[in-house]
Amino acid sequence: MVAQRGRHNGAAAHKRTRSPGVPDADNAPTAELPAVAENGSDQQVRARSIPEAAVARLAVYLRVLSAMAEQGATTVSSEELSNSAGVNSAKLRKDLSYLGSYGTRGVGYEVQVLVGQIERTLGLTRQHRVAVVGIGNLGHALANYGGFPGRGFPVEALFDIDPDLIGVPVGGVPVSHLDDIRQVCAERQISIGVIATPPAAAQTVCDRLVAGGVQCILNFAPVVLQVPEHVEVRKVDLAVELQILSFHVARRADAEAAEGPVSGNGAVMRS
Amino acid sequence: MVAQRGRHNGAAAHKRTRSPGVPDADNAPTAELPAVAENGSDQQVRARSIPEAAVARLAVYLRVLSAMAEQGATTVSSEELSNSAGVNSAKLRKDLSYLGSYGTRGVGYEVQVLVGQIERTLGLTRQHRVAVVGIGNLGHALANYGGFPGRGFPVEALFDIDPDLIGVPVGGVPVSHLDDIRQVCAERQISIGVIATPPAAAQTVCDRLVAGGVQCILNFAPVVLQVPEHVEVRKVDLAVELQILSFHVARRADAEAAEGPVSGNGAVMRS
DNA sequence: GCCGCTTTGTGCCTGCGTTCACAAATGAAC
DNA sequence: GTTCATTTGTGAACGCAGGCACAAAGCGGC
Repeated sequence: MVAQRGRHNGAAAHKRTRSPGVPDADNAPTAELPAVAENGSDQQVRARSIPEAAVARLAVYLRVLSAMAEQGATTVSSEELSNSAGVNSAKLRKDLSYLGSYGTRGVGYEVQVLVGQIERTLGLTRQHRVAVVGIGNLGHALANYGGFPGRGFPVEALFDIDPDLIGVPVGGVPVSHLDDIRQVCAERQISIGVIATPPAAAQTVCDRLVAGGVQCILNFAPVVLQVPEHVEVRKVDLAVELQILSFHVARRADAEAAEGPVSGNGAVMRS
Repeated sequence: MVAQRGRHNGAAAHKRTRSPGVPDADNAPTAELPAVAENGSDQQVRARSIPEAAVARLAVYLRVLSAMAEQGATTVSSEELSNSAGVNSAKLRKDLSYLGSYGTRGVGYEVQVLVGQIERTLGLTRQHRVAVVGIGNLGHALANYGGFPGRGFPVEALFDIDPDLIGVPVGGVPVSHLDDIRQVCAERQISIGVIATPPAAAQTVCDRLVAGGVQCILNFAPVVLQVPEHVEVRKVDLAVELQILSFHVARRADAEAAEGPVSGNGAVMRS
């Protein structure tokens, strides 16, 4: 291998497609499914695996498909669906192929079938009880989000440390004390914990959630959480998002300044 | 450069480190800077292009470094910093190398220098005025976030369609009407728009923000926005995040069921 | 001043995700 | 039944990003 990588045609042409914003996933540890491969132990299995990035997109497809179903559509082509979801159609087909072969060549996909398969794959056929910790501005908003967007994520527990809040119902669920996280989560079989506390409290809260049997954590606090191997963490960081945008503003401004202040044009014009 | 790199292979080892949750970025279009290599107007831009994923991590490093600086640290090693940020030390060094060479071999990095360089690169030396559209639960929370986490992102405008809200100050800024987005944004030189409206309104709001000169959009509404080439969009989608977590719960449950019901309990529990 | 220790900066390799392009499959037309 | 138009499913290529391991570069001790 190696050796001269001859030029393949194209040189690509840089599509510059504006990636419209699939939230994307982590660096894709490629989450695997079952396993089967009779291997021995914990060493990650081969088996079929769905890249995390694809999982994120599946969720988007699901939303688009649900909307289409409501409008009475019964079938869609990959072209159609990929346009609505803002991705390339080949990527979409590959993503769907992770679910199995549910399309009909020459025709497209049946909307209902696809919805069902995606829901099954994403585990949306079960309920996932959610706890929100930290009933400040954000936590309040999350608790009121109304059973959480879409189906299947009922908020079953709220926690805060403020004595004035304890017992007060928010969005129909009374607030419990931070100290009771472990017990309450275990009792109510919480599977997803949402951390909306100040950064200083986040790690402690996280530890308690884990102790209470929570398997997945959605973290809004700007800290890097330490968790045991078997717990899944996703992070939503407002400051980071803004700073990334800031970077793009700056980049663009620099580019403009370099390439010709004002529309005057003037020189340089590199590249 | 140079000769014979013997076999440093090692070739494997697969650490399988649990990526703890850098929010990560999109599929990294690797934003590039112009160039202007020579002609050092000042000490500016390195011309190099920084992968978007690296930009996201730089923001995390910045936070960690700020915390360290507050505690009086003056230097850090890549090992130290990478631990706190939850990444591999080699990756960290590579990320920092995009900024230029600001470390001292055998010693480490000067905290203050690093903070300064990251801030400069991320464009945090300028102010980025923010507008929040949709003052519901979430928008309210965002508006109250107190000038937004960290420095440099003052909320300068709020918008909603509810007549009862117009004129009411939230977090110190009075709410304007949706119809005035274009004008107000232009007047106040808003550079970042945050969309926290119901999905149905999001595209219209987005169009108005763009018309008002907004260059970057942070979208909390669960829709794929269509924007012109020059506008940058980042999406935060709660439903998607939850569904990804749901997927992991399901995956784990399946794996467990398949691989052998751990610790006694033989029921398979096929849903 | 030399040596050895520490830590950075980076070339190289590997693997993953995206994309292209095409064969296979299907339905419709005749 | 055969042919044609469509659209899926996927093998292969490509490029980026992550990670390892090492050379280069300072610092401190002797």
